[in-house]
Amino acid sequence: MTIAQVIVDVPSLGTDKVFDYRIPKKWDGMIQPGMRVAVPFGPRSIQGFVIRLIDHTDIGKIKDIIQPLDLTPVLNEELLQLGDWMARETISYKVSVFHAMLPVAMKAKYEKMIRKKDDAPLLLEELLKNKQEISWKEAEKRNLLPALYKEIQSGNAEVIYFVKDRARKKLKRVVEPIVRKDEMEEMLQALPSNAFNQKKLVYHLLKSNQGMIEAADLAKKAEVPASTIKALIKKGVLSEHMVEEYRDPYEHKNFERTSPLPLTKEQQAAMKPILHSIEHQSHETFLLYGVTGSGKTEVYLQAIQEVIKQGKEAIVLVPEIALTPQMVERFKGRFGSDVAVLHSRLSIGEQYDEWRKIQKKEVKVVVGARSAVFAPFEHLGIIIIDEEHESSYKQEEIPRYHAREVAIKRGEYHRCPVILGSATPSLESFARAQKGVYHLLTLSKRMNDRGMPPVSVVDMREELRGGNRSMFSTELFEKIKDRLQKEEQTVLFLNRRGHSTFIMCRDCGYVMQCPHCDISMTYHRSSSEMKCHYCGFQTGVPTECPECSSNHIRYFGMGTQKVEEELVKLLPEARIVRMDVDTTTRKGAHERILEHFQAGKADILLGTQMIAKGLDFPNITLVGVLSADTMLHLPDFRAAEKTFQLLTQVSGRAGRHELLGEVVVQTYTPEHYSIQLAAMQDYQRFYNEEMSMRKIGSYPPFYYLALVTVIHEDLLQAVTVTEKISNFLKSNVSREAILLGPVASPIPKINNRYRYQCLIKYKREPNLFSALRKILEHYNPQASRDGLSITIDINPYNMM
DNA sequence: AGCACGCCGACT
DNA sequence: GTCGGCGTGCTC
Repeated sequence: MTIAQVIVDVPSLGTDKVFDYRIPKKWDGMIQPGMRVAVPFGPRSIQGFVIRLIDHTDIGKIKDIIQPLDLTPVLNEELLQLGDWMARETISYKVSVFHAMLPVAMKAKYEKMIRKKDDAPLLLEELLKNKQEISWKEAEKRNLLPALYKEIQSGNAEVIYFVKDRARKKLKRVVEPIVRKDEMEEMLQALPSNAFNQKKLVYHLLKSNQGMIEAADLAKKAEVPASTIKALIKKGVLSEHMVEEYRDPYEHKNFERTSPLPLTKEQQAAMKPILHSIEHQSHETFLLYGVTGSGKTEVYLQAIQEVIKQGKEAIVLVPEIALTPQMVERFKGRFGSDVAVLHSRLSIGEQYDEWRKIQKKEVKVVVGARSAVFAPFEHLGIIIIDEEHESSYKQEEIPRYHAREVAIKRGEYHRCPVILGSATPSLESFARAQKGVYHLLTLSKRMNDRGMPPVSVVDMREELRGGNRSMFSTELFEKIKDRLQKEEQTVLFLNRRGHSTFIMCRDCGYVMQCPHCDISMTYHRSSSEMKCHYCGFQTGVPTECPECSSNHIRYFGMGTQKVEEELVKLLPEARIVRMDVDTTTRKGAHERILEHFQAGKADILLGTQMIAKGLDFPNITLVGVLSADTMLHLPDFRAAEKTFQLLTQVSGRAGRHELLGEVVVQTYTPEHYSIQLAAMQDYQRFYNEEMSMRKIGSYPPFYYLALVTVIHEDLLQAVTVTEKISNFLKSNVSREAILLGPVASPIPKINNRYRYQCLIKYKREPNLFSALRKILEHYNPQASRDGLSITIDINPYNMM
């Protein structure tokens, strides 16, 4: 007897373990580890992942697997193992981890039906309108449930549960001639003279030597209606069947093939150890630290080429917002149809198809966002993480994994190199490189031998003192006007969307807050409404102060919308495009805006985060950062690092080609080292400064972090539970660990629920993870009963 | 997570 | 007496 050990699709503490199921005879030998199966679970049937086959179990009551949901495993041995490790490291459930590894299309949907029994009486017939069954949802909608309940109880009907697989393959209808040519010739003669279209089609088949073709295409080519094709199928001239088709998101794009470029001395020096690692099949993590424009991508491309030559595969991770067509083009241009692309802007079906190309070994390279690190390659030869410092590599939902750590784990398994590339490496990575954990490779020169553009830092306090109350300093404004005149392009960067961040009464200082969250509400001009960005609450814009009835209400803090308005007012002749979440939600909007700008149809590109990456247009000669400090004052120990990285990146947008570029940075804190050193493009000094700050604060990379957040609608409950957790942890970690808390979370209330935190800073704590699991177990009853929620984030990036 | 089971109060 | 509210515990 073969037994399958199954991880069941129920993300909860009590079910985070294997369940044993008998494999029915008819599936014997077909069901393998890594496959999805449908299994009975209590009264329901649900999806599960087979993780192991065994031939004996001590479990008394054991049920049969209903059926397999895959023909071949969707998780291989490596990924199953990786899942174990990830669940441990991130303190999450195995199912959650498995789902994170697979395209969403593989997450099952469940459906409940009520089915009539054969000998059921007439009343039920009416309820079901002569049908055998009805979906639970519809019965609910039509208010039939009470009546049907009775029928179920009296045994006239039963509830059945379905596992619905969402992984739909797209099919297309193809036809193929199945008779010899001479037979067709004969037929041409024999057809009645009024069968004009059939003759035309047979003639076309003969002449074009037609092989297999999509039915619709054939009709078009032969210029006959679809019915003619049907007629010939009936007559046995053509055979018809359905074949699987891939949804290709880049179907109508042609990618120009490129060949390897000659490498600079520095690039060659960087290539050497990478090639060594590839050839000797030894795992090593490289930190490729190269200034913007130093040609990191060419190093990636040539390393991948070597990997392909060895018959192996490559994964390239790119931050989600950097996955533009230009980026894809660079890889498709070099490796053509050997490339699959994976990111969240593809439809569920497209994601599934790209994933299947990988699984079926039809591609050698995958370029994708975070989750592409799980690409099911079996002979990985290299993993590349571009812009490795990007925080989007950390998943903010369960399982809270970091793609960098997963990549290194996979690199160890496959004994292949992992390359982390950045112009502004994360402190964690650079520190590891300094310690020799990673192998540091440096590209210090830009390929075009052009220095970085000069950066001038403008003190906005001075501007204010000088009487300039606008959001543009005199220097920046003059420079924008100058570019307009020269017909060169300007990029303006502001890391805040919307219109105004908050509104305040000038008489009494009242600031409008969300009634459900501890956060000020944001004014949205387009909908003319106040919105809470955390719970979605909306309300009208007050015309007078609710506290003192004054009508002196002022809008504070500027967003991209407001800047756009100002620009239109000040420079009516300028053509402006705005790019932020609000203007790029529609599919393809992102590309359209960039193409528009690239074609020179706009003078000024105004945007948030998303314009900081990848823009490489020759006519950009001015970059303005409107407010460098928006990020700097966030309650986040990485604030300085993020500011430095962003400023460096944005500056890199200017003067990448023949024309010289310059950068203007506006700030209220020009003396801050992250702004000063970003202006000087001095990463090394920034690293040293920031490292000493981190050391003083006992933050990464000197300490690891674990963040426990307790959420409850009752403030007192939230505090006491956090306190108990803190005390429990204190007695379970060594003296070297530092415990902070309980403290209120940076946003103490969201959606009427209070948030308290406990932060653990530690170096080596072998017992910490098991202690954290114990906490979850202990509070599990209260969590399901009382709305208490406890989240654990190992190495958090978002402290909120 | 969902679902059944079982116990208690409120009403036909 | 029965309906339905929710607290409790289990799912191979």
